[in-house]
Amino acid sequence: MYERKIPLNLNCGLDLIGEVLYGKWKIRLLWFINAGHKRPSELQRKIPDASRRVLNIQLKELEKHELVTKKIYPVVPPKVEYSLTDFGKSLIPVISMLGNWGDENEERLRNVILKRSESN
Amino acid sequence: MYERKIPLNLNCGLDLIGEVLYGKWKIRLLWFINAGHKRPSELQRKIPDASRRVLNIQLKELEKHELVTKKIYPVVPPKVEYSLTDFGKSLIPVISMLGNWGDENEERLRNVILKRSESN
DNA sequence: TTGCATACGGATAAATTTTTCCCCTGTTGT
DNA sequence: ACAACAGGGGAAAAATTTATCCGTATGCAA
Repeated sequence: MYERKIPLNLNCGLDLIGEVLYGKWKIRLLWFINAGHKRPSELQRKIPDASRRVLNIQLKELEKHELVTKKIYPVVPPKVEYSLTDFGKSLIPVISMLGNWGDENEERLRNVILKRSESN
Repeated sequence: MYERKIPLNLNCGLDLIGEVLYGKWKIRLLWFINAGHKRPSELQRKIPDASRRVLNIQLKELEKHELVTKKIYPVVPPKVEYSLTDFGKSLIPVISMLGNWGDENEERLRNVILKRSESN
């Protein structure tokens, strides 16, 4: 694993939630797992822009942070299922709120994100 | 400015809000500006771990995204004040919710973030 | 026997973000 | 004349995250 050189800040609630939610695909992983897409291959299909590798890595972090649990079925071909823990479920309303704000302001956001600033 | 090589995803609300909120210090900038700390030097004091440079850069992005406005007073020594736009203000409840979730789960989060996984 | 589906993970490269370093503006006070 | 204050920004380095490539394993179907 990567060894941090700049120490973490964990001063306030925002730092703490940031630490578990940062990661390009984590929020989506939580979202889709909550929606019932539990198997790695399903998640990969749902999030085709992410490399399979990063999804594994980020799932492992979510597991470390106790937001999801992983269940491995001893069958062949291998079967794995992720589920949200109660802790993870408590994040769903937060994620909803983020998504809703984005949806409500979709057009405006698209505009400001895509417009080129004076310089670039 | 940096020219992206991997195209943005702007499929859903989560992508969109992510685009304007990602950036190590942006949420805090919005938060402190909302709390009345408007001048660059104040913000730097409030967020001492960020380099002055990044704060400028991220403030400029927030401005581009119409979440803050910048007012330059033609005085000497120079005075600048940032304020939230209405659009920016509409994010405050979202940010509150993030911070609250973090605060409510502070102890647990600290634990899971700092624990070392089996490997590292 | 080759190929496929399912899942895991190491090593390394590439992309992206953040930091560091240094310099610039103009006026006021010493 | 010169340092100090308040704000900006270019260039390059460092830090961090994500992607690419490859190899592991199992049992079943063609």
